[in-house]
Amino acid sequence: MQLEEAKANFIQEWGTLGSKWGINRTMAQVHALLLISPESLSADNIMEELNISRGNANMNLRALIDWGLIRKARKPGERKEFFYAEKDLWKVARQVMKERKRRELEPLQQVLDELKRVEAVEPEEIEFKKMMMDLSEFTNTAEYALDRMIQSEQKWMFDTFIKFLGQKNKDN
Amino acid sequence: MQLEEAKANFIQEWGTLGSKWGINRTMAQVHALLLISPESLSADNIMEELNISRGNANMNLRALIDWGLIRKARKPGERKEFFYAEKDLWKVARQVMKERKRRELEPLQQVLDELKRVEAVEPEEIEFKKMMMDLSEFTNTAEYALDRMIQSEQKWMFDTFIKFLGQKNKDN
DNA sequence: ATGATTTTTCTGAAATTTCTGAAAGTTCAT
DNA sequence: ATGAACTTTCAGAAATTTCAGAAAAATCAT
Repeated sequence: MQLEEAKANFIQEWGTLGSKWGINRTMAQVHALLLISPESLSADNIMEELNISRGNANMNLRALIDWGLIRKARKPGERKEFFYAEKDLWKVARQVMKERKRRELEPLQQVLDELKRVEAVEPEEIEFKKMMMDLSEFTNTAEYALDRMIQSEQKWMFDTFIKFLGQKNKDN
Repeated sequence: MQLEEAKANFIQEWGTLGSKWGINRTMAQVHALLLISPESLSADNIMEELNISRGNANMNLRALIDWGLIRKARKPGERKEFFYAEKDLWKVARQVMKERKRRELEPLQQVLDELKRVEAVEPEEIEFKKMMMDLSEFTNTAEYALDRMIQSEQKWMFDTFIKFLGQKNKDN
């Protein structure tokens, strides 16, 4: 397979994957393109490579910066802005966890804290309240686990986690 | 807050969260409704509660069954089918991991295995190949970790994981 | 301060996804 | 075998998301 074909395939695949995770397809494609570029790219480069408009490119570059997945750079002598992606995938993973936690988990927890205050007398009320409390416990544990993963600096995080579970599961 | 209001809020919130994760909003709402119902519900119940059409209800119920998140039940004497959700949230989480792994991670790995075979001489080719190999390593580790989590039967999974990380991180 | 260059915003259009409702299909008691 | 009860399918409609392109704003060299 030639490089150009391989690049196109990867960009397409990453875009598809993104959309399955609620991420705008173009945003994921821009990210893919920057992940595989040795040099940082300008908005014009990206527009050309992906055949998208200036407005679209700008919007998605902005969103990627907002997610902390890419950064702006200036090239000496150039007036344009250039963009490059964080390429350490463990950092990328941690950054995504961090953002999703902030944007989704924390607001959910607030809502659950409200909802679990419902008065519970009827079976339906009791069931509802119990589920809210279970969810609350679940999200709290998940939050704590995420915090640990986000803080951890090493890629061995998962490796050791796996080894650990391997041992513990013998007790079952 | 009254139960009816609380239920509506929860269903709405779960739907919104779902759509941020690439899950059809109505599908998430049907799931939410079943999560908080002490009794199993018929398609008609669900249509009425959520104000959706029969076709829509049917489609999303099937999808939820397909994801392994709800099941059919028959009530004695009744001809209709009834539906109920798995309510153990740790089981739900594991089931979602299992399905996303199968549907998304495994296909990605296949693609990466192809792409990392690209010939690498030019800097751009070398960068590309390196990223494909990094991604491949990353997804393999993730797959292994997921398998462990999916197999694990206990909710203490995360708790102990956390404790473990807490210790290890002191070495940094 | 000026104007050339680049970035950002915004609106209507296009594309995609989701939904409805009716028709077709299935199941089951008789 | 029939038909009532229920489920599934599907084509067109509706809703939502994404996008292009032009206009506005910002930036920078002079």
